[in-house]
Amino acid sequence: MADTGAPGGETLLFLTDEQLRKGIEAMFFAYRGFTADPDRILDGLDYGRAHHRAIHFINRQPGLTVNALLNVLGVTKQSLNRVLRTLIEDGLVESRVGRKDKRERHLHLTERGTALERELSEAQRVRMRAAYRAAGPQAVAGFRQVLEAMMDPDLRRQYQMMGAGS
Amino acid sequence: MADTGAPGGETLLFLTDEQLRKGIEAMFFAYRGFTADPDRILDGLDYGRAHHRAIHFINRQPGLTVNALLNVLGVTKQSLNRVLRTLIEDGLVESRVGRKDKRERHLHLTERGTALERELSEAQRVRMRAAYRAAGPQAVAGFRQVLEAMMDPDLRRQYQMMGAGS
DNA sequence: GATTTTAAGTCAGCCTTGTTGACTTTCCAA
DNA sequence: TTGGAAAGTCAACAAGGCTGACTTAAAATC
Repeated sequence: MADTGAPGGETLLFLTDEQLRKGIEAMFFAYRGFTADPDRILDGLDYGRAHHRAIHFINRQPGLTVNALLNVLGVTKQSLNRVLRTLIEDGLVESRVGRKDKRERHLHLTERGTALERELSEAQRVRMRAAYRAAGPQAVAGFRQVLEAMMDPDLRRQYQMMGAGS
Repeated sequence: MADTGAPGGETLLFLTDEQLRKGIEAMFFAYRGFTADPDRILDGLDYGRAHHRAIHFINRQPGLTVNALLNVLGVTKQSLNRVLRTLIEDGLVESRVGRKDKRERHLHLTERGTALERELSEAQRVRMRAAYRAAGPQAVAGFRQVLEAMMDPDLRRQYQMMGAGS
């Protein structure tokens, strides 16, 4: 109702509260699906979602420091440390003292860590691939556009920088 | 590389592992933004994300039963009960005995509950609206398509049914 | 009418993953 | 040599998941 006076003359029906609410609920339900497959795998092992996230980003940027990982994940060092310690103890992650700056620890996946990463991310990719294929390339472009616009500016910068090396 | 032999002749570059990985990371970072604003509001009160979710869906479907809410949220009744109890004690949610089936409790938001719901969802909508506006209607359509395709079939059905009343 | 099933709620205890705060160790750099 | 940054550690706590066992009330079924 009261659709008059639209600036620019374009239809802005996609900005109604109803449409926004549908988008909010879509995010909620889709995120559940998004995490379901890796969660199932991690259930059997002694790990959780926090371990998955750490493994993902260590694989993504081998040699990144603990501090850098902290920033990407958005948790405290105490929280990350607990997770990281178990991964190191179990031989999935290696922590190497920095050569230039020996205070820093550079994180790498071991062979076993790489194997688990592959298993987890492949499970996640299977679902993404199916969703992408079902929706088509144009929809995927829109999907990525909206998600980027939803990020906090700091995280968006990090996200975009991570893709620069490809 | 090796782009030969694409079935159907269409370009399938949007299905590469690299593109899928970008999508996965986009979901991760965007979800952080998605929850950030309500989380900030809830921080001041004694509530958390679980309370927000309960309030959201009670507002969405006034009078729904505890069991129905359980299914939507995908948690155990013990977990939901803890959250629900505080909301009822604090006078944000009302639990009415069913008229037809007196075993059932039908959940409604009180005035105060409605007020909090509005505050939370408006904060979330502000961000969504900005993202939608920045990306444009076509991108939004794609965004919704991909998210729907990512959901588990059961949840997708629930999601679609919830929109039927509008 | 008696029995079984269902919806809801409760109690106890556990786990993961987040938080603060205080403190130590290491080591670079001014 | 001293200050500060990076990392790690210990303790304590909270939210919000989980399982299991149990009660109550009411509906459904036999």
